[in-house]
Amino acid sequence: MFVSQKCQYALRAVFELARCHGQGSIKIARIAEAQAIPRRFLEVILSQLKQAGFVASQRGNKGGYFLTRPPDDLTVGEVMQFVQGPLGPVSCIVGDAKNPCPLYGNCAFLPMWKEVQKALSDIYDNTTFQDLIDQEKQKAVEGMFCYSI
Amino acid sequence: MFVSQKCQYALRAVFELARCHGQGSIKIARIAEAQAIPRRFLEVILSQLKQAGFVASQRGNKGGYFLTRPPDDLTVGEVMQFVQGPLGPVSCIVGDAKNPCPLYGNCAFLPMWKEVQKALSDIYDNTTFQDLIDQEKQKAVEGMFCYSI
DNA sequence: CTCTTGTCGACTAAATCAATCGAGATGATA
DNA sequence: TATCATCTCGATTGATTTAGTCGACAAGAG
Repeated sequence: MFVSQKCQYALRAVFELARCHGQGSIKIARIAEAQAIPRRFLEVILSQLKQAGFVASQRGNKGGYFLTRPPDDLTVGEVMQFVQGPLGPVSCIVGDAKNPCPLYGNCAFLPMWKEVQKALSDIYDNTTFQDLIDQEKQKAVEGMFCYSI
Repeated sequence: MFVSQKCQYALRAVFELARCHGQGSIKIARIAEAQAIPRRFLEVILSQLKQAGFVASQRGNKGGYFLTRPPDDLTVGEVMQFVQGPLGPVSCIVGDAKNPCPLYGNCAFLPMWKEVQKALSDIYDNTTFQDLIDQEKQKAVEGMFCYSI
C-alpha cells in the first residue's frame, strides 16, 4: 500500500470540509464521525493542515474548521504531497539529494519511473475536491434510478 | 517514495540476470557490483526470488544465479508484486481483509484509487525485462548519434 | 462564569526497513 | 581427495516510520 492511513484520513477530512463548504465551522467530532477517523489523531492531522494553510479554524464554543479555498481550487495532489511528501515512485526521480541513485543517468528503470510519476500526477493533480463531490452526487442519482420505487 | 529500496534492488538484480540470460550462472558478487547493491542484502533478496521461482541457482565453485524464464516473459509487475505485495494505492482496493475501509461502498475516493491502480498496472504489468534491455540498447545508439564523431 | 471546542507538545507501542553476520553445505577442479 | 569459491539459512540489529494517545491549557459564545 502506497498511501498511508494518515494521508487517507487527511483526504477524507478535507473532503468532508469541502462538502460543507460555506456552512461555517465544522467540528472535529463531526468530521471524525462522518469519515470514521480516530478523533485524537484527527486533531493532529487538522492541526498540520492548518499550518499548511489548507484549512483555518475557529476556537471556542461553536468553533470548528473550514476550508480556506473553494473545493474546485484544491486538488487531491496538493494535500497528498503535503502529508506524504513527494509523490514519485522512487527517490531518484523526485530529486532527493539524500538518496542519489548510484546509477543515475544509467539506470534502466528511469524511463519507467518517469512514466509512473506522470501517470500519478495526471490523476492526483487533476482531481479537485469539487470533482469528488460532483462524482458522489452523480452516484446518488444513479442509485435512485437503479434501486428506488 | 512508494517503491522500497529492497524492491528496487530486486528489480535491478533481475535486470542484470536478464541482460546476461543464456550466459550460464551469474555470481552474486558480480550482480552486486554491476547494480550497486549491498552484497549481503542481495543474498537475502536473491534467496527470496528463488523461493518464488523467478530465479534458480547453481551452488559451489562456478556457481551463481540465472533466470528461470526468458526476459520477454517476465514483467516488472510480477517481481514488484512478489517483493512489495499488492501494488494498489490503498488497502481497500486490493481486497485486504485485515484493513476493510469503514466507508466501503460509500467512499468518495474509491473511483480515483481504482483509476490509479489501473494506471500502475498498465505500466508495471506491461513492461517486460526484455523491454528494458531493448530500451537501454536504443539509448546507447542515440548516445552515439549525439555525442560521438 | 461556564461549557464547548480547538491547541500544543510529549509520549508510546508496534511494525517495517535496510541491512549485517556467522556458520554451514555444495560442487568444480586440481 | 583436498581446496576453495560460492550459495544457504537463520538470527539479529539499529534506525525510522506509522498510527495513534494523553493531559493540560487557551479561547470564545451565551
